[in-house]
Amino acid sequence: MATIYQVSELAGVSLATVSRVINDNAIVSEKTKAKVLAAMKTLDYRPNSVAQSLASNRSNSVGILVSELHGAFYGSMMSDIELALREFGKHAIITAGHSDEKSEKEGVEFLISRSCDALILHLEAVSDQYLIDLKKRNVPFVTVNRYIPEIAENCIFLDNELGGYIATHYLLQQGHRDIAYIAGPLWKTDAKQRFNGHKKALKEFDVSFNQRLMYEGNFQEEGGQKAIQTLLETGIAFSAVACANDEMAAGAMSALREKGHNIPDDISVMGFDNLVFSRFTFPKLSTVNYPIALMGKTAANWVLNNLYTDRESHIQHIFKPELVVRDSVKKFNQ
Amino acid sequence: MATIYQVSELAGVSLATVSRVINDNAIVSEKTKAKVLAAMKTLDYRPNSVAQSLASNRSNSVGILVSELHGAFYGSMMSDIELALREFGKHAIITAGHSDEKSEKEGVEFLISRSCDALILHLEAVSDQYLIDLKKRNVPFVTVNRYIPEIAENCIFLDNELGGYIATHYLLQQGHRDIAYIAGPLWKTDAKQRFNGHKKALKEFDVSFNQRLMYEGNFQEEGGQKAIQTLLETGIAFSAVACANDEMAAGAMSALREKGHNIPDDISVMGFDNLVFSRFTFPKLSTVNYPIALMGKTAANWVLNNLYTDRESHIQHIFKPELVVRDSVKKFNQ
DNA sequence: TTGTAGGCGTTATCAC
DNA sequence: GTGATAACGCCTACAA
Repeated sequence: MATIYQVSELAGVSLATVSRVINDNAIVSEKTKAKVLAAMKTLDYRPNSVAQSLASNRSNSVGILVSELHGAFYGSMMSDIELALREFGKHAIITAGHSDEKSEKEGVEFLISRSCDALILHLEAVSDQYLIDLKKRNVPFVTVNRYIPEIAENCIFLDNELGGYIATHYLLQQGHRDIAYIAGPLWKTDAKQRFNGHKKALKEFDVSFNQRLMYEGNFQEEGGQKAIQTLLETGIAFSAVACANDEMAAGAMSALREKGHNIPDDISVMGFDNLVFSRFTFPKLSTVNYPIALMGKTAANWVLNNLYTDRESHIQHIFKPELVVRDSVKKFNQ
Repeated sequence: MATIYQVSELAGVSLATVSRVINDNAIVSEKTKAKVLAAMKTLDYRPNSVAQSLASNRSNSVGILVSELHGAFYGSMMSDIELALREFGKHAIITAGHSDEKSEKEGVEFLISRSCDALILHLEAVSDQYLIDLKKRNVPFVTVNRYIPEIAENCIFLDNELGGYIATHYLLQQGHRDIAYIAGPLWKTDAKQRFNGHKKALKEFDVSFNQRLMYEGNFQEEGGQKAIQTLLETGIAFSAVACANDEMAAGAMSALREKGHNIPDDISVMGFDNLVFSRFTFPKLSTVNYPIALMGKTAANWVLNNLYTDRESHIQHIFKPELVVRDSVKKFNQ
C-alpha cells in the first residue's frame, strides 16, 4: 500500500502538500494539485484512515450499537441510519449489545476506542446514570429508545405507554373485554411502558386486569408461541390478545391456529411495531406503528448536524405511535 | 482520556512496560504489573485502539460486508458471525454494499482502510476478477456466497442450483406439473443458479418450461406480490409457485389470498432460504434450507483460525441445501 | 525484567 | 502556496 510519502516523492512536492489536496482544505495551485492527483492515481494511493484518525482525532464514522444484529426491528433501524450517513460520505461501525449490561458497556467502549465521531445507541441494560456519565466524557451520542430527563437533548424516543394504550384501547373499542396480554421482558423499559399503557386502557374501560391473562415473553416469535400455550392452559376465556411486539404476535397467531382457533373470528390478535412482515401475515396484522426507520434517520441527522455541518436544524425527539388497522382484530358484537 | 504515557508516569515505570502489561505478551514482574494495573485503574485508562492499530498493523476486528443491513437473511448471517468473533474477543465492523458495484468496492476499501485483520464478504455486484485481485493485495478474506475456482480456498458457498432443483423436484414429486416460478434478480449469481435448478428439475420430469410462467422479482416481499399479479394476469393456470426466496414467497402468499386463492389447496407455494419467519407464516412455508447461520459461523472460524490461532482445523467450503417440508404444498392427485 | 528510541501514516502549526 | 517538523498514542526491536 502506497503511503502519502511515496506520493509526495513521485509528485515532487512535500508531504504536507499532498495532505492538502487529499483534504482539500487549503489552497493549492492547480498545477501542483494536478501533479499530486496524477501521482496518487499511478500509485493507486488510498489514505490510511487509521492514521488519519489518529492524527486528526476524528474518523468520519459513527458507531451504532443495537441489541441484536438480526430482527426486523434493528434491521430497519440500522439500515436507515447507514443510508443517511452514507449520503454524507460517513461510515457506520456497528456492534451488538445483546441486552446485557457488560456487553453493552464493552460495545460502547469499543466504539469510543475506535474514535467514532459520534454514537447512536440502542441501549437496554445499562443504567441511566451510565449514559449521564457518558455525556460528561464528551462523546457525542444519541440514544434512540429511552428518555432521560438529565440528558433530554440526547434522547430520541417513542411514547411506548401511549402505544400500549392505543393497542388495547382499540381492542376495547371493538367490543373486546377479555383481553390477554403478552408482554416483553419487563425489565426492559419499553416492555414495561407498553404494559402500563395496556393496563391504563383497561382501567379506562372499567375492565379489571387479570394477572393470569398476562404472560411475560421474550419479544421473539417463539415467546409468542409459548405464551399462547400457557394462556390457553389457564382455561380462562379471552377473545383477544395484545402482544408487546409483532414478532410475538406472529408466534401467537401460529400457535393459536395450531390449537384450532380461527383469527380473528375466535380470537383477535394485536401487534406492536409495524414491522415490514406484519403486512404479509395471515390475517394481516393490526398493530401499532413504531416509526423506527424515521427515528433512525433522525438520529443520523442529529449526528450529522452536530458534527459535520453548521446548519442548525430542529430535531424531533419524541415520536408518537399510531394505530394500524388491518385484519387481525374482530369487531365484537356485545 | 488517559494515555499510556500518563499511566507509565503514575506507575513509575517506562511506557514500554505498560504496553507489555496491556498486551500481556512479555514477562513482567508481578510487582510492577500490579503497580501498572493500579495506575490504569485510577486513571480509568483505556488503550486507544486506533493508535494500537496504527502501530501494530492489526486491529483485532474483522470487517463484514453484506448487501443490506435489514432482512432476515443478512440478519442471521451477521448475528452468528458477530457471536463467533465476540467469543474470541474480536470485534465486527459491519457495512453494507447495497448490491451495487461501486458501493461494494467502497465498502471493501473502507474496511481495509480501517485495517481490519480480515474480511467476510457477501458481494454480489463485483466481478470475480476483483476478488482475485483482492487476494493479491494480501488482505485475508472469505466470500460467503460465491465460488471462484481461482480462489476456492477463500470461498464458502451454497449449492444454489441443487437448491433450486430440490424445490421444484419436490413440487413435481407431489404431482404438480403447471409450476410458476418467481425468480430473484437474474444478474445475481444465486438467483440465476436457483432458476437453473428449477429448469433442470422440469426437464427431468419432461415438463416444458413456459417463459410466461416465470417472473423476475427482487427478492423482496413486494416482488412476490407483483409477481402473482402478473402471473395471474397471464390467464395461464398453475397449481404451484416456486419462489427463489422466502420473502417473495411471503409476498406471493399474501397476494394469492387477496385474489381469493386458497393455499395450498388451490395453489401451492414453495420458498427458499428457510428464514426464521417461514415457520410462522400461514400456512407454514415449505422451503429449502440455506444454512446461512452455520455458514456465517464457519466463515468466522476460518478467519479466527487463519489469523489469531495456530490450530489447524478443517473448514467446510461447500454447503448443501435441504428440503424443508411444511404445509404450503399440496399433494396433487393426478 | 525493564528502559530507550524509532516508527506506524497522517494532520496541523509554523515559518518561508 | 509550499515545506519542515512536531504531534497523535501506541508497539517493538534492541540495549541494558
